[in-house]
This record gives sequence, structure tokens and C-alpha cells, in this order.
Amino acid sequence: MAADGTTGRVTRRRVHTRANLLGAAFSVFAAKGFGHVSIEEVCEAAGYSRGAFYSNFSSLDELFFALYQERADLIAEQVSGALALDGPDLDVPAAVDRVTDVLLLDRDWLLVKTDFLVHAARDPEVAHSLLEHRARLRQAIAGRLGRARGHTALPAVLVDIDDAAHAVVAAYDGVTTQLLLDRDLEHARVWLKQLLTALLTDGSGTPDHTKH
Amino acid sequence: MAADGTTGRVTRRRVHTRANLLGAAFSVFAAKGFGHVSIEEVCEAAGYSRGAFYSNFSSLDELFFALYQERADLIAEQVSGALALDGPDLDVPAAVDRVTDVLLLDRDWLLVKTDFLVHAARDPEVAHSLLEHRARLRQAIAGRLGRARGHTALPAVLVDIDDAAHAVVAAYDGVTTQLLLDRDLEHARVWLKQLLTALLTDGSGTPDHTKH
DNA sequence: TGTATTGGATACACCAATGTATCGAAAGGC
DNA sequence: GCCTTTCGATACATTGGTGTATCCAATACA
Repeated sequence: MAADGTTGRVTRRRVHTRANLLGAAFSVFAAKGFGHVSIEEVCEAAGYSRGAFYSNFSSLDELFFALYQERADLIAEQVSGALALDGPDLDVPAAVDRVTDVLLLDRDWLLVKTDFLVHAARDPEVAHSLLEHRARLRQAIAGRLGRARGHTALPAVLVDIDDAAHAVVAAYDGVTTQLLLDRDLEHARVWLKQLLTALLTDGSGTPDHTKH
Repeated sequence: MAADGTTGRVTRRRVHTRANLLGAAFSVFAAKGFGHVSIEEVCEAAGYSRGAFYSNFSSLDELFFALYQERADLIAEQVSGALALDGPDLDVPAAVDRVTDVLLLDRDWLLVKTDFLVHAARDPEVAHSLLEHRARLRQAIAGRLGRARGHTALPAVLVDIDDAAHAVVAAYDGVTTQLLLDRDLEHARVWLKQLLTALLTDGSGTPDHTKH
């Protein structure tokens, strides 16, 4: 049998090999891009034979999907953690800093994520799952913004907290795109903070002149 | 000989078939994504044999690159046109509207462009050419913003016109990502305008309550 | 510890795509 | 309109990846 949820007997090395395959796949996908990767390459990188692969997954697509889910959950957790980290409210700039660091740290993840985006853009079902992940992120952000409200006034056009959260994600996506091309992580960090500040304050905030 | 610049003799149907191949490739790439497309598929879609392909290009990568260049130039022209369209200065909102329409109109182009991004992210040479294209866009935008200066004040954090142009592109990228997933063109248009307004004004602009 | 069961390796047949080499047919120069 | 050059079609050999079927080894449970 393949990777169906039914647990006929239990397993132990199975989960191990599955994890290894996923880990190796992550590296290979990041390096070559989904669509330029063969099942054999993944197996070789993980140190397994193709038999192991087909025992755990039924296709590359399935593995890719599982891989994305796993990592996306992890990131979502980290972001939530970074947002919840400080006290009951306030200190948006600090939160922005922490989130920025979490989101932009791992170039490999950005690559895989973008591959997945391209994949999802052509498959409504996959797209749905990605949209859900993004919704989760937005909720965490919106919740955090709600707690901080009153301290920082939003610009007139972003009255709605939900809109503000949307804007944050859009800024993140925009900066990600640039970062993928110029590989300038430091600049991306600064830049994302700058963007978020512009979006989340009404302009009367600290006129921070931390320029390139 | 293949596709070298040296014009031994002239041609005529050659340019025609080349254009056909590029056109067909655009559709096929948009539908399936680069990396899931074979040379044969492109040829079949264009109504040619593989001989024709190898006579005009030496690899799929080369064709993809040529395709991107062609379309990117076209878009850049359109954007410049839309920006230059109104008088010597002013009317940022109108310009925003026109540019928004140009940039988000063609889903197929967004798909191909994102594929190209993913491709470029792994190949510095390709990345360089994409960065140049983006720089051209930014220049056009910055120029336009310069002419409009004084009428709309930028937020404190975006003092530099160049930074503002950067922000516009980032907003575009961010909205593109969302649009690829939810396919809601109308919402994306509204949303991009909203974002740009938030970024390009100091918050004292029209409190436009055009909400979803 | 023995044994029923599962996990993964090996071997196989198969297909799809690639790149090349050759040839007939357009097209342009004269 | 002839003849040379170029373009593109066809045929071929080759490769690389896929999926399946079979078999041995590791593992859970008694």
C-alpha cells in the first residue's frame, strides 16, 4: 500500500525514512526547482532507492505538497510566536523586527515557497490550501494589530485591521520577490521594515532616516 | 547554424516561424508552466516540427529567455505610455488607475513572469536581466513621481522618490501573488490602488471608503 | 525469541523526450 | 526563371526517468 491514512500495522523506521525523503527533497527542490527534479534525484539525495519513495508517496506532486504543508506550518508557528512574544500589547516596531527576521531568514524556503506558488497558481485545489495558510498568517497579524491599536494610527486608506494585515502580507511578498533576485538579505530586512512602517503608521511616526 | 546573430543570408519566413514558436510557447508556458513543458509540445502547439525549433533556438531555456525579453519590453513600453499619458504633471490617482490596469490585465503574463522569476532566482545571469527590467520600470515610475511632487506629500519613511518607486513595485509584486492564487482580478485592482494610495500619500488624502 | 507483517531494494519493461544527421522544398539573388 | 542558399521535416539512435513486480531484511507484537 502507499501513503493512505489507514494504519494497518504501525511503523517506526517508516516515519524516519519519510522524514529523510522530505528533508532531502527540500534541499533538492530549493537547488533545482520543482519541475527540474526527478524522483531519482530525491531518492539519491536521501540515500534511498526508488522503492522507498513509492512506498511513501505516490507521486512527486504528493511529496511536494506534503513538504510544503510541513514547512508552512512550521513558519506559521514561528510567526505566531514572534508576534505573541511581547506583553499584552504595544511595541509594533519590535514585533515588526522579529517577524521580518523570521520571514526572510531562509532563502531556500523562499525558493520552495515561490515554486509552490507557481504550482498552486495552476491548480485550484493546491491554491486553496496555500490561501488557507496565508489566511492563517493574516489572522495572526490582524490579532496582533488589534491589540496594538490606539497606540499607532493607521493611514486613512487602511482603516480596517484586516486590510492592514493584507497589506503586511503583500509587502512581505513584494520584498520576497526582490530578495530572490538580488540576494541582498540585509537590504531586504531594512526595506521590509521601512515598508511596513509606512503602511502601519499614519506618517507621524519616527522619521527614521536609516537609509541604504 | 542555429540562432547566432550573424546574418549569413537574409530570411523572411524564418522570422515568421520564430514569432509563431514564441507565441505558441507563451500559451503553453502559461498553461503548464516552464519545467512541465517539452520542446515537442511547443512545436506541436505552433504547428511545426522539432527541426524548426532547433533551427531557431538551441534549448528551451533560450526560447524562454527570448520570450520573456520580448514580452517584458512590451509591458515596459505600455507602462511608460500609461505614465506619460496625462499632461506635464499631476493627477497621480489617474496614473495609478491606468498603470494598475496595464499591470494586472493578463493573467497568462503574470504566470509566465512568475515562472521566470523562479527561474531567475536560481541563475544569476538570468536574474540580472530581470533586475534590469525592473529597474527600467522603477525609473519610469520615479520619473513620474518626480513630476507629481509637491502635490502629494509622501509619508515620512519614504522621503526618497527612488524608495517610493521601489515601494510601488513591491506593492505590485505583492498583489500579483495574491491574484495568482484567488484569481479575483477586480479585487486585485481595487486593492492595488488602495495600497499605492497608502504608500504614496501621507494619509491626509481622500478617506476613500471603497471597501470590499 | 519466534514469526507474521511491513518497508525498502533490485530488476525489469516501457515510454517520452532529446539531439543529430540527412534530405526535400521554399525563397531570394541575379 | 535558374540556381544557390537556407529552412524546416523526417528518421534515427540514445538516454533518462517512470512505474511495477518480486524478493530479502528489518521490525512489531505475541
